[in-house]
Amino acid sequence: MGINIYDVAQNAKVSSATVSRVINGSPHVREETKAKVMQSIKALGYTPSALARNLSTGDTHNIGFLVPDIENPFFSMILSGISKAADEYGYNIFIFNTADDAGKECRFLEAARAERLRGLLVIPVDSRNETTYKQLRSFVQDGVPVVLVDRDLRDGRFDGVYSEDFFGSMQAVSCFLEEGHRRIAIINGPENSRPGNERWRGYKEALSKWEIPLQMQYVKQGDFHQERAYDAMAELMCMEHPPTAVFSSNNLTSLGCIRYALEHGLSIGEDISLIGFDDIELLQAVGIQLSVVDRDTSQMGWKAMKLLIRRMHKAGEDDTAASEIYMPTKLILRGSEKWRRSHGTV
Amino acid sequence: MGINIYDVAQNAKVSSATVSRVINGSPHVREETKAKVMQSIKALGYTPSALARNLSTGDTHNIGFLVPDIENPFFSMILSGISKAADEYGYNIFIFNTADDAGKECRFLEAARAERLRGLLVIPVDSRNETTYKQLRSFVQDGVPVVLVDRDLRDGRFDGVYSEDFFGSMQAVSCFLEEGHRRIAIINGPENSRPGNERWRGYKEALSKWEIPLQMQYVKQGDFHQERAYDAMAELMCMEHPPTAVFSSNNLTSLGCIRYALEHGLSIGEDISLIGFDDIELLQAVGIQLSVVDRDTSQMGWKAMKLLIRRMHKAGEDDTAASEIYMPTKLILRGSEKWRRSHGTV
DNA sequence: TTGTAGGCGTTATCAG
DNA sequence: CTGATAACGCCTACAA
Repeated sequence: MGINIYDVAQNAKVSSATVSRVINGSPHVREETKAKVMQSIKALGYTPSALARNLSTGDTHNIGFLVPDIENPFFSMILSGISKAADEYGYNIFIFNTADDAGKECRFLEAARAERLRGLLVIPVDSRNETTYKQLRSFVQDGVPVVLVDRDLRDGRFDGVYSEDFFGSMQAVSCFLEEGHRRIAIINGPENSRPGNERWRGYKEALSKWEIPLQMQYVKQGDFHQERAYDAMAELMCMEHPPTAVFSSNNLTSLGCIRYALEHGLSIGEDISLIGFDDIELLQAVGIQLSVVDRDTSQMGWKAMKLLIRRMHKAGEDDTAASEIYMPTKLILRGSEKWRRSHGTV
Repeated sequence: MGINIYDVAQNAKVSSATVSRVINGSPHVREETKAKVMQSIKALGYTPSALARNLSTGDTHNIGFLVPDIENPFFSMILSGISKAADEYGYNIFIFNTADDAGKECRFLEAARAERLRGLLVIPVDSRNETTYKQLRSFVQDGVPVVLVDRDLRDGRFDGVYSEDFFGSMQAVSCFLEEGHRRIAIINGPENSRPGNERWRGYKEALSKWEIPLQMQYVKQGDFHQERAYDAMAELMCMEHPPTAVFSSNNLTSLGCIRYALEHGLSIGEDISLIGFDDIELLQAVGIQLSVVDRDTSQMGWKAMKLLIRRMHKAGEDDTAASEIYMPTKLILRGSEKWRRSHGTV
């Protein structure tokens, strides 16, 4: 590079201050000189350095996004929503793939601090991680707003965009109950994540409303990944009284369940009922009608970014209460929740 | 914020230069003073500003990644590979979702220039776009290396990481031919993309080797998306002499083909044969055995980043010839390439 | 081994 | 409306 504001000033025979004014659209510049400057800028192919500008104004247009796994389509959708809003408002995005590693998360937050990012969008690795919590708190205290997405962090003093996991889950399980199911299994999400916990709560709540006792043999701990769900299914289906319905608490676990069913000749929606959390577009293409608790994932990212922008624009008023947005879920019934009742021994 | 190198210096009773030396691990600092400084840094919670540092050294640790569609799992995998390598070498990633829009691409490149990024990884929107070409050339001339990924740009004067699309495609079609197919259709990719063109070339080459005349009625223009492929399939299967095999030139088009087949009661691997380009992990979970031309996508991102890093580390030697890396493809046969020969009229 | 001082490219505050 | 000039936070000769 090399060409700077002085070069332009010299070329246009004005001072650097004037060039700066032109760049920033100050109204106090004569049209004539403005034109001159513009011309020089074009001629020299000058692009102002955001670095210098930021240093001078102490104000970046960059935000950070910490995500546990970019390969997961769910997070890609969130990113998509974020980038849409960011683009609209002229923000750049630093992306940090924490790869579900709290250590990396910590390191990335350091990097974020060094870069003097203006705000942070984060999907924490571990809902209970003390270090993350402290780091994020200190960001907020330093006037760098933080918005959590999908997963929360401890006592909820952060802004966040979540979805109504509890309600969605309850609705799904209630649907099973109305359908006549009484032995309903759940493949749980990790305990250290808000979505995992809330969906588990919803499950219990639905049972309780129907006065069905909670039977722990139908509760399988999962990790939001396919393999574990597959194994859980195996265990469930080998029981003396296997469940007639399974509630799978995220998209990947649903796949594990489906794979097990297919491999073992179980027809979904007949031999075994299944409702998943989060839709899987691909399934439609391959003719599998999975009922799911759906939500607008991309919209979650979008809203999170919008919220962050709002916070960034009105700094100072820190001690506003944390604002939490809950995205509605929608139960989409496609048939997999049904069953051939004769098969089950109620 | 506010706390800077001078605050630390004062606290440690040394000069700012010494603090700087400590930060940058200069060997010319007495252990004693170093300890003092470190302590002050901790005590004050000081984090050096990357902005100021960059401005001073004229040297960022940030690179940019321009991607046409983050929602596409193929690109997510590339990003995953990139971020792995970036993390390893301490680079931060600016992500720009061009959303297949050349205008955005242009704007993002401007932003990248303003941010004084150290290097660029780009998957161009349009292989023939003149503006993009010029912008990227000027980056290279200014010492900002550019590495293309998957898609190229015009006359190939850029570094790039591609895959052996031509060979992979030829292999797939040859497989069909060996299997006895003679009416082989192709769902093409967009003409303005290298992968699209190369796969199309491979198709023709295979036919030509087997001295099978090219029949344009079996060639359908696609756009790498599901819908168009579905429609193409519809047209193909309604012909008097429908193809017995279809080569689908990317993952999304394969889905369109599969959806069509399933919806119309065509058994893949019996009534109709299908080979796709790029594997789709999910299909395995749902029991669909699709044969595909596979490649290590994440590895492509990784290699691209490594190449970029190499370029960034040895600036100056600009006029080295562009280095192009071609990732091998692998034909994975799972059965969908087979057919019940009786069905087709050869 | 340590300190002084100038520069990196902008913006912003004053005068004029 | 325009031009000096001092920050912004750090690095790096050059001196000491």
